[in-house]
Amino acid sequence: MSTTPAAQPPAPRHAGGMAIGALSRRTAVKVPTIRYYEEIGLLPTPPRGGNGRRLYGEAAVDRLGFIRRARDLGFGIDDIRALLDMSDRPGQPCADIDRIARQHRDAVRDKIRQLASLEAALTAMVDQCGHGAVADCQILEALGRD
Amino acid sequence: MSTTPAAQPPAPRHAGGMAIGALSRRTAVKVPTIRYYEEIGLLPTPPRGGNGRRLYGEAAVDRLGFIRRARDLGFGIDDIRALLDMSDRPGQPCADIDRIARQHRDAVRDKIRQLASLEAALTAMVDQCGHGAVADCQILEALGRD
DNA sequence: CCTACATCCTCCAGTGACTAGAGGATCAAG
DNA sequence: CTTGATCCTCTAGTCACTGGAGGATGTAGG
Repeated sequence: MSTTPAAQPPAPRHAGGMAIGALSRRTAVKVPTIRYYEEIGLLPTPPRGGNGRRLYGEAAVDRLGFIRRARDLGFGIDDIRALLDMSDRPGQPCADIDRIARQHRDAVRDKIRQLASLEAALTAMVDQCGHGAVADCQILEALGRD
Repeated sequence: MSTTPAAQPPAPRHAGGMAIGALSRRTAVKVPTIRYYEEIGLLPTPPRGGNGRRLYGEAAVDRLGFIRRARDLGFGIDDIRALLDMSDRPGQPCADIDRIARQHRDAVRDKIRQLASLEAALTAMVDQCGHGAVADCQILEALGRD
């Protein structure tokens, strides 16, 4: 759009942005995973250099870092997609964000409850093991009972 | 092997065994799942009736019930395969069985620990939500921070 | 200038433990 | 005889990646 085509500085060192490997190192997200996120639309398709390689800027570092932290907290891809969409509309009320976080927390709580009763059952099994022959194993016995 | 080919009773009601649907109802394992277990070698290939349909006996009910209970406790397929193999050798000591159960219990404990700290983080996020605009959302803020 | 070696590209296949559907054959009951 | 349930095989989809093949570049050292 500018009518001054010659005024650009001659491509400073970081102008084109970083390659996918550098982005990977900065965010601790593996290279194939970054390409996967692009494929499923979590990351925008980046510009390419003359060699066809992807070039990323700081915005990509922020967005990918956001995704990684949300994944670390166990959010699913669809949830993250929704969170990112909402963060692109800063004027909206944040009720939906709160809802997603609450739902996820509740799901985590449920999972903890399930696993706790599982752990109790497994501990009971292990404690009853007589360390004898397989024929007398209480663990197999417990699994074999209706 | 018998030299008395005519002495068999004329196929009593339960002689051929039950169909896959009946086995499914008895064990609460879905039909496609049973076929899947057969495919991956967890269940032996059953005999077929003249119509090509699978026929199961009580042994299949027991084995499949064992598998289902172990799956409910979160054991992976490979663990279950090992447990079944061991239960077929009743003379061996049951140390390996104990080891598998202990490993699994420890893995469950680890998972609980991870999820508990996750829940704490999510609860902190939810509690800090100001219920205002997306621009001020503490949840997004928390996810956006390095 | 040449040679390694790293990094990048695309495409395809595999993971775990199923689940779902197509398309067709057979069975049991009314 | 018709209807609806059940069975068969085969293929493909789920989730969130991960790994490899095979080939094209880029960068550093000699």
